[in-house]
Amino acid sequence: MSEESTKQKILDSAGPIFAKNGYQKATVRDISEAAGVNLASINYYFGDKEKLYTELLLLAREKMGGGLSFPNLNSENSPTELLERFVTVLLRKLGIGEEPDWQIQLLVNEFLQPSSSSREIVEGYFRPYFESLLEIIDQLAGTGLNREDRLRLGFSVIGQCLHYRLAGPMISMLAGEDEAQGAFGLEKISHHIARFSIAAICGFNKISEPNPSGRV
Amino acid sequence: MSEESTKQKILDSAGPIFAKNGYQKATVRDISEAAGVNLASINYYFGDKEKLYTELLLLAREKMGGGLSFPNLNSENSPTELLERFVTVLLRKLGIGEEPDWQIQLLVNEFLQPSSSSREIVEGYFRPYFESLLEIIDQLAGTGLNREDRLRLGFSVIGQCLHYRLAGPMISMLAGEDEAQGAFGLEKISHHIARFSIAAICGFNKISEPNPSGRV
DNA sequence: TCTCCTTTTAAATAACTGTTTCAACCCAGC
DNA sequence: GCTGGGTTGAAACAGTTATTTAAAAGGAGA
Repeated sequence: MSEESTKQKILDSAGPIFAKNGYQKATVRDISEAAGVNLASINYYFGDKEKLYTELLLLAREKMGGGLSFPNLNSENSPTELLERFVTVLLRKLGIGEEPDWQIQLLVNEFLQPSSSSREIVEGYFRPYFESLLEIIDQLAGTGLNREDRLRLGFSVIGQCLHYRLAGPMISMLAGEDEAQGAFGLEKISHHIARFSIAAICGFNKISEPNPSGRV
Repeated sequence: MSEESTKQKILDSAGPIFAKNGYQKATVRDISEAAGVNLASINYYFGDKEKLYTELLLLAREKMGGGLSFPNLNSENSPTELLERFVTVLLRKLGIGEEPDWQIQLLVNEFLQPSSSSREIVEGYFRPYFESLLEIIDQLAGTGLNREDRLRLGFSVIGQCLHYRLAGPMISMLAGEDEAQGAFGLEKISHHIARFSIAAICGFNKISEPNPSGRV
């Protein structure tokens, strides 16, 4: 049990530290200290710092996969409901409106500075979600959606969501700290993105070119 | 002249190295070696590593500010034209569709992991652009736009644009390398984002709540 | 109690970091 | 030619890093 305990203490402490500081700035000394274990324990149980990190990445991916489930496309819900639910779930997974889990931060860091395991994460974890989003978009947009537009529509939705995770500090600065608290809670953001995207997707085919005459 | 040369060689070499590796991973030894100057020259000319970095940030901001100018809001152009032009200019500044300059990478890194000088960059450089975007949105949306919605509309446009700079690798993986080349060139992206956003903004007030009945 | 194996501990190691030192160098101005 | 300022060079410094070592401690089985 002592072995389990020590190893687990390392994992528990290392996750937040890697997430907060990144791989480089996180030191094994900080981790061992935070875990209340001896410095050598990390190498004893995990081999080296990098193996500890990859084990945490694996745990992060497992954790992210479970928990919140995306809407069932075969349900009788309307496409607009499905999209709003999709956005809400994605934002919640991204940890918007709450202190983000270290698991999410770890995966997001992998996106931004892609390493060897990024491809695996995208293929195994993110692609299924993205495909289900595209199916919702199909239902919303109706017929006549070409392949490229379909992808770009998906990225327009994803991009809005990710923005609130990635550009959080910038948003606070531009909106002001006080306003950022009120106007950018989870519900308000997800409602906004859903409304914005539904209006866009439904109106998409009506505007083949931006209309030079002004209002549409 | 030799002084100019050495200092300039340091600046030229340090920019890409900081951009690529981030502040922590970039070492003064790497920089001095790449510049072909002595290790001590960096401290001789810049005081320390951090002062070199902030000087590079300043240069990056100057470079980004000049060159492409955002549309003049007082012109006789229609709001839709203005928005498309805004998006195009922003994407070009972000270096979409070309190999990104180190200057851009440096500023983007500041967004993602804000340091002490981030606030200055946002206030001095980004806020004016953001405000002009909000004015374009005002013209597109017409009356009755509350303060919070106005901000969120702005971030929906910005978020879509930034997504192509931040999530480039993920996009390539999800869309496939071949398709990413074709479907995500500068013109196609900017045209898409403009079209998507115009449809969304113009249709925004028509959907107070996502409509449960399906198509709108 | 003795033994064997796993685990923990503290210390040492070697590599790497930013920074400093100080002698050597260059090159105008006298 | 010499002098003195600014500049360069190689080495050393002090601090931190991940990693390794070897001894100590613990704990179960005989």
